[in-house]
Amino acid sequence: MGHSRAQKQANHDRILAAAVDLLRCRGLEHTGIAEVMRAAGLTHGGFYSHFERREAMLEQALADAFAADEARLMKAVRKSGKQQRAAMVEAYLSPLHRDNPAHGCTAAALAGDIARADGGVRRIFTEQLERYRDQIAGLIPTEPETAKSHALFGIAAMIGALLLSRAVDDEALSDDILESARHHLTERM
Amino acid sequence: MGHSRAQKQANHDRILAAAVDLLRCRGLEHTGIAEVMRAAGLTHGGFYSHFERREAMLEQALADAFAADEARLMKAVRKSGKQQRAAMVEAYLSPLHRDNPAHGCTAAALAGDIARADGGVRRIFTEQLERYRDQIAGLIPTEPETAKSHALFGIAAMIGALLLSRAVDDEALSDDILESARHHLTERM
DNA sequence: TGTACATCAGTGAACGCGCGTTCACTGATGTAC
DNA sequence: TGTACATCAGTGAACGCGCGTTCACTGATGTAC
Repeated sequence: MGHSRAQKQANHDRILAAAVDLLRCRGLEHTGIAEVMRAAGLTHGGFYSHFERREAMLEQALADAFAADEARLMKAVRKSGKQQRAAMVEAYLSPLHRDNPAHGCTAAALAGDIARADGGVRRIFTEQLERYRDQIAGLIPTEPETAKSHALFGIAAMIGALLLSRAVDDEALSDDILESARHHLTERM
Repeated sequence: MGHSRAQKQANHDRILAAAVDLLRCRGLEHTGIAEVMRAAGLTHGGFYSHFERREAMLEQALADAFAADEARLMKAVRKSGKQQRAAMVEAYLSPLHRDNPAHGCTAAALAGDIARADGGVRRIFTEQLERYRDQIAGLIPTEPETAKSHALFGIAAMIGALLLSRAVDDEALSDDILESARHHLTERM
């Protein structure tokens, strides 16, 4: 076949974009090379001219996924003005977010997987969580250590609620979970 | 070889006990037949005189795991008297619980997996979550619907905090996560 | 600027491995007489 | 109660399948002259 360098870069980007989507939907362990390459419109054999091994792609895709999540968060928060935290909570705990994991929070989608993973992937996750903590703490007008504690709790509660709302088989219960978290986090945080 | 019926029942119990432990440590997808049977002191070929297929074992093990968790919760709550909720929160969000998933909360260990699973396993999870909600709501002295909402939020926050504390690579941060959740849930719930 | 050649992104077959599952076999258990 | 037989829990080899990875090959791209 033969392809230009611009082509290769474009393919590389498509592979990573496909990996990000699949990562959030299927998790770390079920993001397979063949499926990623197929989603990028290529065959699996070409994978290794883009990455040394599967793990390298997963780490890069995870970093990309987090970067995209964070950009989205920052943009939403910038727009929403004064009621920043409430707007963030509403958006995060919306049925729309629950029902669209492919474009949703990567930390929630992968928290369980990461707890069982090792090495690079855990480090990337940890650093991202610290960034989230600090950014959300920045929205809370109290002494920094208190703000960090509030932020950590809010993140844990939001991720927990989103996860449970996705795990549950009963839509009414799923809505109740989101609603209860929205209520308690906007009232009190 | 040949074994008595009592032997078979004992082996069956050992297989399920092994499956419960592995389920909580490795998750649904990485609980393999060979490893379960090895942990039970048997060879993998004998598996199918105990279960029709892997999925059947997973469902039974999940039900058993939840039953054990619930019994443990009820016992702890019964003992702890007046400060029931606080004691429950303290125990759930302890480093001890974080560091011992094999004997810890199955819902937290599997929430991520369950969100991607289907059929029987999701139904079992959903029913268990409803039971938890109702039992914890029973500890909250307010009008039932309010109590249920509090309970759902508390469960989501506890599971989220435990998950994050396990996913994170940095022990100080992990402790902070648990501490923030302990603080916010005992202060306010 | 045109031609000959080297490069290398992508293809598709193949390999090794682990997994769930099947199966012929075994021998102690439990039953029929 | 003792003996002959059927049962079936457990063994270990084998199978099919999907996966990550390797590899010989291809042909357009980019380079050297």
